[in-house]
Amino acid sequence: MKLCRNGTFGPLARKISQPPPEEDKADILDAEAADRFNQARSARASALLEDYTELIADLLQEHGEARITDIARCLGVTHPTATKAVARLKREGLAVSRPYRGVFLTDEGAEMAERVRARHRLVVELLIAVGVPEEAAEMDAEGIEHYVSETTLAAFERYLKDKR
Amino acid sequence: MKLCRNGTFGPLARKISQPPPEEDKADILDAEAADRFNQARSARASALLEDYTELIADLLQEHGEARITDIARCLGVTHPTATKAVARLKREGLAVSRPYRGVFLTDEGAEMAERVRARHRLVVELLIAVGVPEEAAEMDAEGIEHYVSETTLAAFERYLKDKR
DNA sequence: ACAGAAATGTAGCCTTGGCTTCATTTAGGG
DNA sequence: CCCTAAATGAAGCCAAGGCTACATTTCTGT
Repeated sequence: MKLCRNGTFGPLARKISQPPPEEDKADILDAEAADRFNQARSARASALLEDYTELIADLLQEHGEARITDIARCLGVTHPTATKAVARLKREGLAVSRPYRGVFLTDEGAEMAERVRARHRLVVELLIAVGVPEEAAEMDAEGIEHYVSETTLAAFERYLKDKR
Repeated sequence: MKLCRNGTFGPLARKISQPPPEEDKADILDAEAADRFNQARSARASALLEDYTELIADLLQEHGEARITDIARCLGVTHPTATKAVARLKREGLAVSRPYRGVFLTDEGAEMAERVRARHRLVVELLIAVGVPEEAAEMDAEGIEHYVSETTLAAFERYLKDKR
């Protein structure tokens, strides 16, 4: 987690008149820490969307259609939950659907699905490359993939290329 | 994401009377997929608790106390949000606190913090070891760490040891 | 062709984790 | 010693993402 905050010291020393530079430094560190968490939070927010998009793409590719029931079963949720999520996908312009007709992806949605899929593959490959058993790699990648930045992704790619 | 479901095929062929073995296989695959997602979901649920616990441990260690305001600032949230989270920590038996007095960890909480901290370090180290720039490693680890299983963690450890 | 089963939709409830706003307590400086 | 600023607490709002229960539509098999 790393450091964070240095200034205030309990009920006995709030806002000690320290050398201001010190305090600035602390604030910067705080800001950095907060930044990391905010980053993680926003990644968490898109995680669900990404999962749904990727799954819908898979279903479309394999079966030519993506039905609410199948989506729900694959994700291990009830169908109303899947319905709500799809509604959100539609709101965000990632998917389209008509009542009782299954779900399709917009261009934007398909693009996201492709990105997500590539990222997923890369994460799994890297995990396996460093010695994680395949099963665990698949399992953990499902959670990890949403938090891997472009920078890290690029590093993974380099690593895998060099290793081959 | 891998496969999932094979049975039903659109409005024209629901629950086709296929060879039951086929269907069983599909159900098992669905179950596996759903399992991965459920795993990820439950990890997501504990992620916040872990973040708070780890941060509180850090603050206690560095300053001898963990105050709501500091916690909130470090996590980049408002203080009522931190208060609520701490309430949840208390409910779960991870922390204790008295009004206006700052937060402390129970034995259980301290133990979790230690585990989380070790895991965090390991994840950062591994990322760096495969070539991720330190800054990105720190950033991404904050999200990734919550989804790394024991199995994967062990693999990371082996990898790092071998590499040294 | 139609009845029953399966899929989908809708409504409403719960918890989490954000937020703002306002009240209260504490601590420190004059 | 008290008065103000900072920290904390409490209440209430919102969206997301679960769920159950019930209504409606679509398919399928006889």
